[in-house]
Amino acid sequence: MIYIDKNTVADTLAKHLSSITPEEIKSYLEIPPPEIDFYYALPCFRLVKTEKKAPNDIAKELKEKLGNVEYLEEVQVSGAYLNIKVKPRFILENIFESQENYGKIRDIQEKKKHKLRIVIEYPSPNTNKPLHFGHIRNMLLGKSLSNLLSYMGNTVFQVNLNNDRGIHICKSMLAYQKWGQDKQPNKKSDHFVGDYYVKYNEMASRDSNLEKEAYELLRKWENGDNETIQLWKKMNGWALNGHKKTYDKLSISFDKEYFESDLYLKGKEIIQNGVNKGIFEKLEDGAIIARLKAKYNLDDKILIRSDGTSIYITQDIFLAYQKKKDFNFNTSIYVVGDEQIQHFKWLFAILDTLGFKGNNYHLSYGMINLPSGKMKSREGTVVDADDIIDEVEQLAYSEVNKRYNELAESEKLKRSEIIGLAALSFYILKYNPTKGFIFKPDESISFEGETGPYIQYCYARIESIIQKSGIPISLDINWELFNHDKEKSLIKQMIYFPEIIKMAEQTYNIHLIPQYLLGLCQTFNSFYTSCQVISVDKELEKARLLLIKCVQIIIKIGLTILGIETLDQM
RNA sequence: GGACUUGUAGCCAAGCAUGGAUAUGGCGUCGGACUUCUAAUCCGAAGAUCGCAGGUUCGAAUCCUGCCAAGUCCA
Repeated sequence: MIYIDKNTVADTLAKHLSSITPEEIKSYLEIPPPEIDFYYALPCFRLVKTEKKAPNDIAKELKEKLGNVEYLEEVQVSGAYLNIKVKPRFILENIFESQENYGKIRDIQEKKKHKLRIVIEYPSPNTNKPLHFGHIRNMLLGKSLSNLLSYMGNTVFQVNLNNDRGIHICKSMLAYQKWGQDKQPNKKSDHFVGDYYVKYNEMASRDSNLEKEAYELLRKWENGDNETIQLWKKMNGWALNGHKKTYDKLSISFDKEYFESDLYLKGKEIIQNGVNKGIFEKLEDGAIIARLKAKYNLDDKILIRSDGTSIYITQDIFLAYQKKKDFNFNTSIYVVGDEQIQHFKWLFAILDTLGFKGNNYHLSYGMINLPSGKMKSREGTVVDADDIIDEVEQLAYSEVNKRYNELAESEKLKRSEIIGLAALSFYILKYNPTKGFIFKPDESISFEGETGPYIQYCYARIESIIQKSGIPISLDINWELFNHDKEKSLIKQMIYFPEIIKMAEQTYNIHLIPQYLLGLCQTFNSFYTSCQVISVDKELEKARLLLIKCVQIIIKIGLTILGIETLDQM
């Protein structure tokens, strides 16, 4: 099998352009607009300086120099553009032979072992309340990025930092102490804990003494008061167990879980070493500060207060070293909302001044708001993760029920779970994560248009045709039969898939994958209505079966990375 | 006061890293397509001063500068 992609094309072109590298050619190559039936285009404007000719002439001469290339179907000059089309055979062979490995085919061909050890931290919740919609975005990003990086051959470690101590925890504890009457959870246990957090805030708005009491509880906790610790353990257990159920629902598991209660006093030693080496500065009042203005254009950051207590960032510095020790990573990714951008700039700058080895990356994402404004957990105006999952599944159930009323109940439930989660996941992952958005419960989750079920439907349609045909799929077809515009568009789309995956891996831009799948499936559905696969012309049927099988292979790879399951029927 | 992010049709987005062919989709609206492989689909129509103003360039949604608006963070 000869592997043909953008790099191959660039290499071929570079042989005829002495003054320019294949890498540069590759960066110049672009995808022509849809109405142009070519796969790659080289705009020759930018070669004018090195070739010292008019762009149109460069294109013309390049076409002549190329002559006949084995894997190229056609080369066309259009003004200053050199348009290139690859023979369909090479593309479909690449897909069909490599199957689920098609997305990383170049790495495999080149036997690349670029394997990195990557730690990815998410969703790092507080343990005084259930997970909410923001955590869903976080978890889906963290999970799919982990899948993508693993798929591409990296060793990925998923870790979670539980924020299980502090004043917010004590507030829930105080409310339970006062009004809980030693009750056991009568609902999902993290929701049960969360109710007391809401209760606290409700009561505290009327009684200002409560805050003092909460801080008193925090002081007791810090002093290791037995009764307080027991209560803390009990309520944290409920919260963590509840969270675990939500993780399970989304197929999320961790290689290691960290707890703030183990870390919050640590890190001072690292800071002190930094002072000794002259990296940080001790102020007159005893506080320790990192000067970051000159090198990083950041405000100076206090690391240890004048009373000797540490602040939040100190434990993060410690945890960075701890993770390094635990996993010996090359890259450490933090999936955390964009409100903490500043925090991570400081953290990474400080680690850099300390000579910390390893790349750090903050994968930030915009907040999800409600039409009524910000979600406020203290007021209980949040969309709980569990509730939204239930809701999409119920919605999916009614859609399944509408179509297949006679189906066994268990099958209906299975399908509605897969379809509901697909709708939710795809809705979140198709957008560029930097943008925040407003979630409108009634309108946002849909099963039509640019959605997860739309992609799944495509997959199921293909499966249905393959089953109905019954002809074994092979590469032994008549390659001259792909003449229809819709067939050509499909083949054109498919050659880009490995580039997209590679780009997503390098930039951590997961949304490239849903966006790509939408385009592919739109093309497929258009093909579907104008081209019949099952036919009296068995040669044509064989050719088209191979074509749609290749589409199906790509959909499967893409959805699997996104953590979305496929269905053979829907 | 400082820093960062966002601004693309009525609504939601893609494209911006690396400037390139008529700015790409979806929702909604209007009109059409199920005796034909699954209509969770498809086809067509209407709908855009790409926030505003300059600049760089043969060429700017994309790069630079200033401004406006929304959001976030820091003191």
